[in-house]
Amino acid sequence: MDDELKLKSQVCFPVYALSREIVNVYRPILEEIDLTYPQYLVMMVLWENEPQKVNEIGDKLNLDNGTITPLLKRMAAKGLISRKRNTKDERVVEISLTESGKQLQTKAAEVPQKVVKAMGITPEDLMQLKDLVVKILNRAK
Amino acid sequence: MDDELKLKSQVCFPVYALSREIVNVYRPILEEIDLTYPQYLVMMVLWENEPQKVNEIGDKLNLDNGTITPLLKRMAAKGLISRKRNTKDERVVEISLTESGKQLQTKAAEVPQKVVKAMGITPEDLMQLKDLVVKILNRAK
DNA sequence: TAAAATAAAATCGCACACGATATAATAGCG
DNA sequence: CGCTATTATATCGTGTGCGATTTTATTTTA
Repeated sequence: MDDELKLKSQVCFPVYALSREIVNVYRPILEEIDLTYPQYLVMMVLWENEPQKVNEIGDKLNLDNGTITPLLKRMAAKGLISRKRNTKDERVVEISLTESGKQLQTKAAEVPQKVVKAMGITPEDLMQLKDLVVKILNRAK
Repeated sequence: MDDELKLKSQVCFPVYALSREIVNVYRPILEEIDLTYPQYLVMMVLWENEPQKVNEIGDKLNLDNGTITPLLKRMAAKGLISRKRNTKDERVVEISLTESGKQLQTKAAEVPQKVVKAMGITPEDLMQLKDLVVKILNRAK
């Protein structure tokens, strides 16, 4: 059989597997603060700067609006964020944090350390991985 | 704001983004042979060795049976694979390739080159990425 | 300025992904 | 030998992801 068609020789499969593994590591840790991984990413984007438009958030996370719209709606239903139409341009929806969403940041502060610990890998490997992945991501787009 | 809670300083987000980017690169290429990325992975597992039990396939792809069972059913509905209960042990379902599934391998032979080309990255970077990711994956589990 | 083009969100349909639970069959053990 | 534990799949519910289409609002252009 063509070696190229073997799972072991594929690069893409390990990346796909690692990505799911990462989400699985986050799951129990984020469950304690009632967030999923994509929801946590949205919160990080908003903790950094707010309000932001729906598409600004989607662009930062590389998420299509078929994904981001229902994601934000679930987060609004949980009371983490609020959605307001921009009065100047009625097409735009501005996403802000609620008081509850702001307060969650304190609890979330422990997440990164917990994740590194749960993954059981060295910060050096993590940094090397990040640099390489970012390099490839930039070239791939 | 705590630097650790910034998207840019997170390692996990680039991996998650790259994984989705990879699937997006595969999508149009696999569309030509009417496969999704997870379906393509299953085919690779079966082209290498056949028949295999449901869980053998799931273990190789790190997929839960809540994922793998419906995935295999969709593939059976497409006529790519067949599902037979093992007569010795009626709990086991053996997955085999149909004639159509076997023949697909020829068409799939071009997929790896097409993907490398579409991603626009060097084989060296790819290999380096793979080694690093595999190393981390092994430690993380 | 009215019609066409564009832009921002939302909606729809389908395919994962996974935890939790259910179901059925076999294995193991007293 | 029957009863319990285990094993292999299947099922269910929820939450992504994404392409395609739709809706509404704004901008451009003839």
